[in-house]
Amino acid sequence: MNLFKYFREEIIVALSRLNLPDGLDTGKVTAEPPREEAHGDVATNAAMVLSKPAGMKPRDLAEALAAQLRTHPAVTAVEIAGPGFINLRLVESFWAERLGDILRAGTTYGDSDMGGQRPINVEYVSANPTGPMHIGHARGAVIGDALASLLAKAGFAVSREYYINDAGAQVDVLARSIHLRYREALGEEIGDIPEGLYPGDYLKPAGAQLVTLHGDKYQTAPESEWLASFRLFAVDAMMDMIRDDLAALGVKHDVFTSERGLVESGRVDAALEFLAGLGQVYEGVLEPPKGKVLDDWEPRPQTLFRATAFGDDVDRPLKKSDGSWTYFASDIAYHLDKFRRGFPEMIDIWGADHGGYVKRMQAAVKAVSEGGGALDVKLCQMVNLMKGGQPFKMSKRAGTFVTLRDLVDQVGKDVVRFIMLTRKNDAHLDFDLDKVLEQSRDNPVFYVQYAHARCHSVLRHGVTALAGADLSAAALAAGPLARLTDPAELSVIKVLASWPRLVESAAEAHEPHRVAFYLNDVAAAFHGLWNKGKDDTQLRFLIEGDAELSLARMALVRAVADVIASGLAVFGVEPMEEMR
RNA sequence: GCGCCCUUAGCUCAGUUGGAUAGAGCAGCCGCCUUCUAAGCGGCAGGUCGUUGGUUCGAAUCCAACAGGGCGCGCCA
Repeated sequence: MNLFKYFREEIIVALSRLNLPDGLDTGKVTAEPPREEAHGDVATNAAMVLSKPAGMKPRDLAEALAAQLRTHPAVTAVEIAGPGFINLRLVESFWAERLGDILRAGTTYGDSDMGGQRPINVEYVSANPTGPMHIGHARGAVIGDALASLLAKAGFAVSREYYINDAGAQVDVLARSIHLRYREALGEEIGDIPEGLYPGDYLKPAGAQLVTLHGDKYQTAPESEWLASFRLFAVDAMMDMIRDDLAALGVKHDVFTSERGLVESGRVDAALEFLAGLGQVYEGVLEPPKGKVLDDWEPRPQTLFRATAFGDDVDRPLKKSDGSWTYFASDIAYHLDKFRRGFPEMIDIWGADHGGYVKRMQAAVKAVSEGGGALDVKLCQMVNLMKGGQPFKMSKRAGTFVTLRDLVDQVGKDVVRFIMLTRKNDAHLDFDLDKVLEQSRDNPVFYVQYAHARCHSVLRHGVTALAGADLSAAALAAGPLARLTDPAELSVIKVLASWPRLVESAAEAHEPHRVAFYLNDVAAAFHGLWNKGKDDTQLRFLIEGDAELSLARMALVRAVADVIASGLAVFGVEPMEEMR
């Protein structure tokens, strides 16, 4: 239950009982947590946004609405404040009920039906199949994966997809690079890897495998005899490696789509024919880009997409001079494919260096879906690797790692995942190899995990202290929750009870990082309550001689653990029950 | 030259889709362990929300212009 959504509905009901003009637009009415806790639990702007259309002074409208709201059984006080805010204070039993909700739901707390199981497509990673994944890929992978989980939690039917760019010139380069490794595996002295080929050692095993498959059959054969089959083999080998890397990071996809597959099955031709049928393809000559010197610029006719008709700055080429499709053309086909598979809503996660590509892709989606589809692109900024507060220079020669796999091996997948989500996608992120393993307040992974572990520590003590008591979630939910009356306890419950709202707003904004900040808030609230027990022994969780109160507090502690676990589940991070 | 992103405390960053007196952490200063993990907590101090206009009951948030930083700019993906 998103309690703010609930009270917004209640406010609109209350409004309908007032003598207001018919057809009043209540779309701008909000019910939100007030910034200041002292202002109450729920604040609404209704009187301010409706005063003009209702032809009333904000104050008068507020008085009338407040009178209605005072009759709500969960409302204990209504105040009018500032320019016309109405602040609601809720009865304590309302919060006890929310605590019960949490315990009954466990880690499914926060699940929402906001999405109504509407399909939504999230494409992420889509790293070129030419080598192992690097740190930069990891951020997009984690953001995409967590966003997909978040949307699923918010009630969308999510498809997680990976687009394999296996059709361009780069995979020919890959095939040639592997051919060289193949010759090397046959005993040839290959010397330095020539400029323009992929030098990485990771290609050696593939070369060796090709020897077991083919012997020396292609050692001196002309490229035309082996290129296609080596390319296929190489892409498969690289995708196996990437899938392993993704698995190490705990990232999963439902659908892998091959660009080459789209091209060879004629779906790119078909898509572009379709686009042409809509009148959005023409032969034309582009102006040279201004302000940028291109020495080899020659005006020439090209096959262009009329992207300017859909908000782009210039029309975009679809064919290369050799007649083959550009990457953009096959990407159009891929997005049309997604749309036709039933995804009017699509999200792509890209690196920030592809920012210049966003408008044209959105234009293409608009065109090809004939206005029925929408694409949101989340751009991921760079990750700066740090160590001990200093930039960490990666160097293969020095043996300092470069790959995602090495990073995961060094700090663990959960740490990588959590840290990648502690910043907005479009902000630079410092990833400090030392700090992320520190057990301190400024390491958010630790801080949140520690709160969860602390909860479990208390629960373990509760098992002993309350020997014989049933500490299952169901029993705790049915327990004497009304005993939780201290403001410090209630404020923790209030933080927990705001989780459903946070899930919905983060999902709506496509911003999984908000979950990280929320978890930090939950952890802080819990650590704070814990320490209050140091000053005031009456606030400790286990109170000797008052089993009832202790049970109620066990319920609160378990609910904190549940909500943290619920949030970490969105991130694909395992909650820890002990920190040792 | 054009487009997109960014600019909030000394540092790193949030800011609930336009709300009330702009918030955290770190660094600094002052406190809190005979106690369920002090691996933590509380307090003090710290601000022209890049600048200037505009929109309205109300702007860090929306619009315009400008400044600074980043990314990109016809057949790479």
